[in-house]
Amino acid sequence: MRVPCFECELRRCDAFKPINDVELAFINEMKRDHVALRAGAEIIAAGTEQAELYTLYAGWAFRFKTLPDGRRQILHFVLPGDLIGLQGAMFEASQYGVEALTDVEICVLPRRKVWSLYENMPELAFDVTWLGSREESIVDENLVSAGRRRASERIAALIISLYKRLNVLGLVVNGAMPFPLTQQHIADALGLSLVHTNKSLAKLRKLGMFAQINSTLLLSNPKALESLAQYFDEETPKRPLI
Amino acid sequence: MRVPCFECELRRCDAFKPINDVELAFINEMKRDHVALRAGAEIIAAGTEQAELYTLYAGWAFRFKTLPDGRRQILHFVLPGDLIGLQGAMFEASQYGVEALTDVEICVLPRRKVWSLYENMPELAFDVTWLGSREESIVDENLVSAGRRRASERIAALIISLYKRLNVLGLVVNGAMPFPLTQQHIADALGLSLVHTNKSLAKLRKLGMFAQINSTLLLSNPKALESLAQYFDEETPKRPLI
DNA sequence: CGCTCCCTTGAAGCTGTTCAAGCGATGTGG
DNA sequence: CCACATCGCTTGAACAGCTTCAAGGGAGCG
Repeated sequence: MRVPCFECELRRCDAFKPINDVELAFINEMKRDHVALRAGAEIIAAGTEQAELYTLYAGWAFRFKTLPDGRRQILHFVLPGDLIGLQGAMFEASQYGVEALTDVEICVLPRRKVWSLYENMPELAFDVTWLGSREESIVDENLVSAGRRRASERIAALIISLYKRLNVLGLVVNGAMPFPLTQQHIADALGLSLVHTNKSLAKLRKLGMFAQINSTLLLSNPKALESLAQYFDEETPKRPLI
Repeated sequence: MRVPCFECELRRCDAFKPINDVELAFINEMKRDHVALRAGAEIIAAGTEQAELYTLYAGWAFRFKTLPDGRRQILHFVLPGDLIGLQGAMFEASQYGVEALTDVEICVLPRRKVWSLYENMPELAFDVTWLGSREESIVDENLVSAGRRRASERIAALIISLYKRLNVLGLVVNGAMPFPLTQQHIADALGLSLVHTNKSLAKLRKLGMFAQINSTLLLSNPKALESLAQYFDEETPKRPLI
């Protein structure tokens, strides 16, 4: 199961910026394990001391917070190449949980070694900060959705943002993107009820904004969705991978 | 106007973790300027190339995004000791704006020098990442509010979180905290209309949750607000200051 | 004195929630 | 192999929370 970083499939993707051999060797040294988990598995449990940092190697996950009375808010969706658990590595216990949305594979980076990265590999340390900032910018945009967009705009914004993130990863083929979210996930991410999410989705489908077959979503006209959502952020062409 | 970091008033506060002389000298070397701005001034303009990173020395600010049609979402409020513009320092242009809410004083750290910090001062580099993660955790909680709490719960959550942040800074005296927000700011931060914000505020006041005099807010019973909001996160006792 | 800014209040109406019920696909144990 | 449970999606109907529209009032300032 172990995948050496030298043979990392993910890194071949254009989305990631090139890396030199020393840094790659260092990352390979840091990587303690490569773990496969089933959909629904808990990657990080809320409120627990957290020893590890992860990179999502394959599959989808999501980060969420739950109120004591059970209401759940999904904070953002995690796609391949994204870091998992940075906040948890900074503070004692993480305030949030992370759950596998599909079957996933994750690279395990022990928390202690992350510190050695700051001491020895400033470029990579900077990359960690960069990835943290990028994650925040995604949460920012979700907050704009929940706070200021109406239901169908929220859905449009979610879809177009996932589309752009998947696109740079090379996961969109002819406007078709993988889409494993249930309507409950969408509702929890956007601050909507399940019923209203269903009706708004149906409305957008009837408008011809997209089509869904099984777990793929077909986007004929991304620009239309973009302007419906008023979502114009672009993914950076080159990003770090740790 | 220039304040050497050795004489930093802010750093005397217990909230900040101790620092050694070498690091302090380095920060002092990094600090290019100390600027005072009036309430309403633009600290960072959305969509522009951004050369600087700032630390808020005194006063309040807020970070926000605006949709093309004018709807505005406040992402989080910036209090003394918080970093301003980290995302902007990572990417080419910042997606958001930052505005002074009250008169403010800010320390100016040139973007280039931030990189030298990663090369020379790993501990401080780690602190930058830490501060970024903490900012994200605040945005997380705001997203939970906008997505899953009802109007008066949102207001309660906002007030209690500001209370806790101000408290560790020593800015709460006998349950009285500075509160310079207008109802429009609150509405924009919580994803509510101005009218409904006003009515929900009045309701909470009548319930005896707090009282307002001029720009001060009196909290007799923080615990009551806390459980109304279902907001139980605690501020870390010791945080870095750069 | 008049302007602006912020707060306040009432009323009407819409967007989204909650409750309720049903359907098809998938999976499982008897 | 069928009965049964589960899961995700769908739809209708009633209701509520919040928005929008409208108007007015008080404090501060030039």
